[in-house]
Amino acid sequence: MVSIKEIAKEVGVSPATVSNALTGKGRVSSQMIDRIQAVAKELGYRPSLAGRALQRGQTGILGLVMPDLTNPLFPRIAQQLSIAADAQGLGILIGDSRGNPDEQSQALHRLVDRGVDGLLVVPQMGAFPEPQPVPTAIIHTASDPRNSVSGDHAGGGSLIARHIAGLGHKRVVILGGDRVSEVQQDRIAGMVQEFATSVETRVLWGEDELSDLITAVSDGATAVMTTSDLLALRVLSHLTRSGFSVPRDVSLTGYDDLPLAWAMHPALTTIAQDVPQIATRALEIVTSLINGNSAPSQGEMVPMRLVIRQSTSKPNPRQESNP
Amino acid sequence: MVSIKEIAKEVGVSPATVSNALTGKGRVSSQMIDRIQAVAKELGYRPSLAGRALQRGQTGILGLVMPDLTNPLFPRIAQQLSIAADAQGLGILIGDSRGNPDEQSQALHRLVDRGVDGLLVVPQMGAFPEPQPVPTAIIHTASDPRNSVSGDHAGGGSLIARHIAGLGHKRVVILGGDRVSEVQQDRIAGMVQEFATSVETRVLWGEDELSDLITAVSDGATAVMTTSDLLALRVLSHLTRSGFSVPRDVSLTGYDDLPLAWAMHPALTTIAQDVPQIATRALEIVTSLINGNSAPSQGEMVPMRLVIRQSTSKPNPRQESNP
DNA sequence: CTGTTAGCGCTTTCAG
DNA sequence: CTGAAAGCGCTAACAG
Repeated sequence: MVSIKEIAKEVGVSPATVSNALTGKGRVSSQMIDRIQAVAKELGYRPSLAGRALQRGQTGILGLVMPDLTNPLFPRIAQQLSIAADAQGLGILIGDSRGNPDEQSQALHRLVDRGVDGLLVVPQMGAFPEPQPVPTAIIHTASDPRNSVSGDHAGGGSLIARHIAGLGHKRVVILGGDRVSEVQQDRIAGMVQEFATSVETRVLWGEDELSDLITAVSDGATAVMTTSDLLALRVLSHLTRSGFSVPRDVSLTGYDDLPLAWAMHPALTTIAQDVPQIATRALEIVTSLINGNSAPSQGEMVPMRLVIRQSTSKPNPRQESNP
Repeated sequence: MVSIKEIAKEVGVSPATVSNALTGKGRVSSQMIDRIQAVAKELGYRPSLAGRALQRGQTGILGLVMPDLTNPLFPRIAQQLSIAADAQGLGILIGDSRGNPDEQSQALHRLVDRGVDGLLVVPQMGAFPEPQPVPTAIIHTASDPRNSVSGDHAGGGSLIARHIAGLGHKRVVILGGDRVSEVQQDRIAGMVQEFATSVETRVLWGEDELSDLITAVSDGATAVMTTSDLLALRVLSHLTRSGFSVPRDVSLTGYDDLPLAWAMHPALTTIAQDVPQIATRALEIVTSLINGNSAPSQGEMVPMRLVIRQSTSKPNPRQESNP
């Protein structure tokens, strides 16, 4: 490993001057800078982040903690974050809370112990992370006041509900995956609120109530809305098995816009999060905090986008299948 | 930040002794160790990884580079790796090659510059990473001799082909996603080899040839095999649209065992990789290399597992739909 | 404009 | 068994 010292010796100046020349802190004649840079390149000098970290007390590393790395959004967030981060010379260290609050705080601790300069965390369902000694951005849901930035889950719910209402549906069933998830609650709240009294809605939760959902459709509901694309795919299976055709007999919507949404048939009408935007803002928040500025815009909400595909259409009149 | 020095002062010994006591390098009386540990805990001492890294020349951080963090396997690999890694006190820094060879080598460089002790890389399609100055484990495909550990893609192909052959299918169409992918080539090679001459096979590639696939099915193929679950979902869409029922008219298989495989209808027969095993082995290889030992078992192959669900069945005799 | 000195927190000889 | 000293690579403070 070629160090700043060797360059100094080679050029015949002091290490400090080399440092100054290389980091552009001024105070060095431009011809000296040139010479130093030349030698540095020639020797293949790479600054030691470890040395710098020790001196500056900053590692240039951010920690990313997600509830479950298996989360369908993780890849997209991680990708955007990693791109945005290394544009600023920052690295991303991953931590997995493994679907459990204890592990979440352990993951947080491990990262802090490693000396991360900041934290980006998508909280575990129902387990808000305790405050950490480094700047932290929380990516959660707008209804949580401690949130730093999030997609507008409720707004997305309204958006897609408006689409369904606009098609003329009067009876809809909403299926959530897990009651504990605030994100899903918000999505559903947005839908319900949008429908208000103009549309009759029934909310069901989880795999267990899938059969109730079929019953509800048999009883005349013309649209099924879910809180995730995967759930929608499940529903589609059951619907098909029970002889209902989508969207002819019943319209179906998802949420998230995963790759499977366009791969399935009929392609799924769903809501897309602007993940890059969310990731970028989260990063801006921590970096700003790290630089001692206050966070720009706490609790910011990034709008969702409605993606209309083939799984939704106007309701068709249907004869009752129950007496 | 409480340092080793403060503990030393508090206890009335030298920093060196504290270090020895805390890192268990022996050479310290056990009662002294107890006292030091007590004080350390009381003061809330956390060792500075930066200081240690500088001194030891090791950061305790591994770099993980994937071709595209959006890759469906990324979450599972990242998760397993992160769990296995921090069991050993190692951290995982992510790098994204963004689907392009140039970015791949840049990502590698960035991580090396950051001082990672080792690298885990899933190579970009058609772009094998140049050798790096730190121990590296390549997670690729067994047919590549530079590979360190991989799922047995060809073996998985054989496995699922055997299942199809066993059901009695005589004419099958195989659909790959991207010709450039060696992984997909291997999967298909495994299938083709297993069928040998006993089953008539036709290999198609990409979204463009989906219509040919339908034609082939119309012409009498009774099974469609794909190199990924997502592709299988696509195929299912087209098949259904063209009036074919799965598995009645035609059997369908995927590869990867993504969540969507069981969510779709009919649930997909597919091949599951033992991702934890692969991740663990990859980690063992780099850590072993880091510790100066040679890699245990280069080029290891982790067996795949056949997951039989409802998308495959015996072929049904069918009348030709073409004259 | 440049150099010297000092020290970030830790470990590792080498003496005591 | 314990301590003193040196140094990992870098930068900030203060001379010159």
